[in-house]
Amino acid sequence: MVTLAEVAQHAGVSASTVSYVLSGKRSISAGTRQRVERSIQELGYHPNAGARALASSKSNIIALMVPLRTDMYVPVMMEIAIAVATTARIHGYDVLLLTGEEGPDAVRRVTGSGLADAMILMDVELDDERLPLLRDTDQPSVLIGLPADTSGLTCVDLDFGATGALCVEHLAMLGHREIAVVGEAPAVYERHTGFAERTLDGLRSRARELGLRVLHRPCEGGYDAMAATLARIFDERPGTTGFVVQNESAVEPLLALLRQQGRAVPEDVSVIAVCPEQVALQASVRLTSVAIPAQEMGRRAVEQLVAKLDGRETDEVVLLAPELTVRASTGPLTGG
Amino acid sequence: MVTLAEVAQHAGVSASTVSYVLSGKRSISAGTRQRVERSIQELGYHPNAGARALASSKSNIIALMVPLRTDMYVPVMMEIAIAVATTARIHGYDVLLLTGEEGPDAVRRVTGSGLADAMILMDVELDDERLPLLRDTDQPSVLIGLPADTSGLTCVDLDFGATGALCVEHLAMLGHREIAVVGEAPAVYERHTGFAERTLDGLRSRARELGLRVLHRPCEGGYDAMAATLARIFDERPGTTGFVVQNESAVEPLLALLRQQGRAVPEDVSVIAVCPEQVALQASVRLTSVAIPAQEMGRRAVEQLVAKLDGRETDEVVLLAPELTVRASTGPLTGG
DNA sequence: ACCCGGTATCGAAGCGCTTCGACAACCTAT
DNA sequence: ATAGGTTGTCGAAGCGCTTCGATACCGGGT
Repeated sequence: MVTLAEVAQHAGVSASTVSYVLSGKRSISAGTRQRVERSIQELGYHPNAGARALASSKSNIIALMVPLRTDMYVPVMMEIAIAVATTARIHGYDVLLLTGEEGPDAVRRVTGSGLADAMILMDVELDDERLPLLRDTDQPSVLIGLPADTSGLTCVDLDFGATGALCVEHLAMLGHREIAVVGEAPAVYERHTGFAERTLDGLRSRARELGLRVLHRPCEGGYDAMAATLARIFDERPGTTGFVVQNESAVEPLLALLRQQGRAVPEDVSVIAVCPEQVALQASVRLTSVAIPAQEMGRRAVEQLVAKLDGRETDEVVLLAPELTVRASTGPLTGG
Repeated sequence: MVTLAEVAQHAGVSASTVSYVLSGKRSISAGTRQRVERSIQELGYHPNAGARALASSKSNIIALMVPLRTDMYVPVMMEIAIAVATTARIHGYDVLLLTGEEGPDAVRRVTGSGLADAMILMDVELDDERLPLLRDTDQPSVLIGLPADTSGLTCVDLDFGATGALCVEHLAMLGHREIAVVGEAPAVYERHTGFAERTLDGLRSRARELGLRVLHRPCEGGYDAMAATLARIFDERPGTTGFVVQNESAVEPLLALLRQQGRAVPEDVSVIAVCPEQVALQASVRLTSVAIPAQEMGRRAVEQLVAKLDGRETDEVVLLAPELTVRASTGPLTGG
């Protein structure tokens, strides 16, 4: 294992000079710099992370807490995680992967031990028990998701309220008057993760303004659950012609069931999904959808965090504007 | 930030004593131990990770390299990653998340800087360019996946050869004679990730022994791609009655297409999927499947790695035995 | 010739921890 | 009573780096 001192000796300079070449914190003459850089190359030197962290009180590591549950939106989570890792590398940070399992203790452990310089939390609940700790510590953090009280926190999320509104507007424009919302599993609502409720609220209030009727039904993923949910929906509101689906694993079953019941998409009923692009593109009908910009969310979260670490000012809440892409699953209500 | 020295002073002992209480590497009297532990509690002490790493040359971090591509088996990857993180914590390690993006450089960086004590690589290609580096360094590593040459490496994977054989045996037993294999996207084969080929090899050789005909077609995920693939299959082998699908995102489209063509599952054709349990359970037909034991793979990888770090002997290759679960998508060939 | 402000480099201290050798204090076994 | 072995604790060195003066050198103004 090559050390700074060895590089210094090889280049015929002092250790501190090598350090300054590396960090650029003091000016170094071109000649010296080149000699040092050549020595680094030749010896294959890599700074020791532990020593660096100890001396500088900076680990250059960002902790990412992902939910332990793998029951929902897994591809989204993964995409966010990968975007976080990739963006962090660009800014010179590595990413430590923590699972939600440890809960608040993980926050204490990481802040206490100086393992990471900052953290990103995913799957934030409305009244998350980790939030007081974050407010207390001076370690920067960014949430992906929106808790009830954002004061003193920095959050990045899709504007789910606007997402809901957007869906309902599109359907209204096409002439639909009765909308069914196929939501996430009941557990998601009980957990108060926020995004599901926010979508619903945005959707409902816009629907009220536009005079549409909305029926919301949570739904576990899968074919059987969707079948039961769909039956209940048509039972209660036979006139339903528009569907908004916010549950990846209910999308394909819904399409299959509608087909089976002889309801054509989009001639008889329209379907909008709130899901990643890939799901919308791979479904048996190319879906009109509002994309969940997972990559963008991960990227923005890191950028906010790096800004904080650099002492720059950051926004309190970054809400990404939803975009609706019209594809083959929605169309005008023809006749009656 | 509380330090060891402060704890020592508070407890009225020397710093080294506190260190030994923490590590248990020397005997400490019960009284002293309790006093120190109380001080640690009261002051809320957490050892500084950097200092510890520097002094002990151990970071207690495991690096996990996940593929950058999010085009395949994402839930499997995520589940593995989470299992790795969870299991690592149990053994006192944290997990550093690296993306495949940096490639071999990441290996150099991590081993060189002492950022991590060991690494786990996912998505290993048959002739992966990172392997020479791993063989060269004395840093322990475990691969999830199976390269062409495993000498000097430790690998954990599902026994995909046996998986293929198992599928064909089940279909043969039910009386099927013509089998179609719907494989991964062509890109996966071109990349030589191994598992796809191994499944196919196992399947083919068992089919030969049992006298079945096999037709293999790679398939991009999604409805349209599956439709094209299916058309080609029935065109070439109209007598096909058994399907083996090794591509999550082709499963549901296949079922929908068969239904649409009036072929009943399992009365007319049988379908076996190689996929995570959840996919098999949520499909529109409950699928007979061979599960991909993602959690088990992550867990075993960490356990192998920890064994290595502890200086214990490890297996070179851990192949998990596949298990076929019979559900509603396969049945005996009725009549002809 | 002299002082001045830059610029380039060095030396030393110190970050918080682990670990080794030393050393008391005690307990047997002679 | 004394040598020899345990057991529990301490002090100091050192891990590899950053960073803060200090120093030496240079050219320009007077």
